Amino acid sequence: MPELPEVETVCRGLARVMEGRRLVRVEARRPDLRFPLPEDFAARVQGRRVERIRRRAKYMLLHLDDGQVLIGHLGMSGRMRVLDAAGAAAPLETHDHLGFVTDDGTTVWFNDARRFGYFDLAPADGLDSHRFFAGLGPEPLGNAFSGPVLAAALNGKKTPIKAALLDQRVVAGVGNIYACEALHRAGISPRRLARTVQGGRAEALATAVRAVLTDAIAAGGSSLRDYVQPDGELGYFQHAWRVYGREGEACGGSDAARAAAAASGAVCGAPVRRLVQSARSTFYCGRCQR
DNA sequence: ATTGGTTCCTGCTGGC
DNA sequence: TGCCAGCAGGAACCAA
Repeated sequence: MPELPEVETVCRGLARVMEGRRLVRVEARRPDLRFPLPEDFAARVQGRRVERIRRRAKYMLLHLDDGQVLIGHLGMSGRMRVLDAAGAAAPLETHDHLGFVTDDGTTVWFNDARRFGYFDLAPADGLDSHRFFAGLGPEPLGNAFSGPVLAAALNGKKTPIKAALLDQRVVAGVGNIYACEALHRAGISPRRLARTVQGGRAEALATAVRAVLTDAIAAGGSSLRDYVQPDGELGYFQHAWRVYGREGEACGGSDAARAAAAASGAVCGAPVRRLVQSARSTFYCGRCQR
């Protein structure tokens, strides 16, 4: 599932093939995505030049030359398939919903089995007030995110810290996987009340969030040749998850525990446990995380 | 104002 | 072997 690091990788890959290119053909094969496509979507995008592609939270932002921004979210199962001019005649795949053909013959398909993904068009001017972005917290990799900023956002919150990390108003773009991973690195229990994550704990958590996302982006960048896999799929890569999806496996230790283990030679080894919070799985170590 | 529950969708998995 | 219930989950939206 695409999380922030994958979206970042997808945006970089799309920038390579789409920035500066005119979209000579746009096809909307299915308008009924998570949210309905705006009226005349294809007609409003076709003929426009892509000036710049960037990411905000888990959104892809394609700035067009008429002042509009093409906003895309991959949801859970969304992919961007890139076909060069030689591969443009390749057959459609099931769930190819939106197609973009550039003026050098590259075709990009938005493919999404579950249709949790969605696209929208909005003026670049005032984009921050768009319903998707209004109220969104700071970018975890930006300068506006820090221990004190996180502590302030968590102050007074009665929800578990795991749920708070998933709240996009606290910090933008952290999903289930990286919330688990960051809490593990920071040695903080997912059940701990958010308001008790202050001072040094908030500092450690902010550092962990930043580190886990940075590591994942680096892994994606280094494991993908030109960000395009052989099948044309953009932006997925293998992760080195320490707890996520590893129920019952031995814990390798939080960052602090790992540092201590370097001296003592001992790693944690306790089994990774799973619990359900806000109707989704949390993986954690009961020994390392308090 | 917060917080928790519901909803969208379909591919995959595990149990029988 | 085949069937199907249950699960996965981002985040907007709604209800309490």
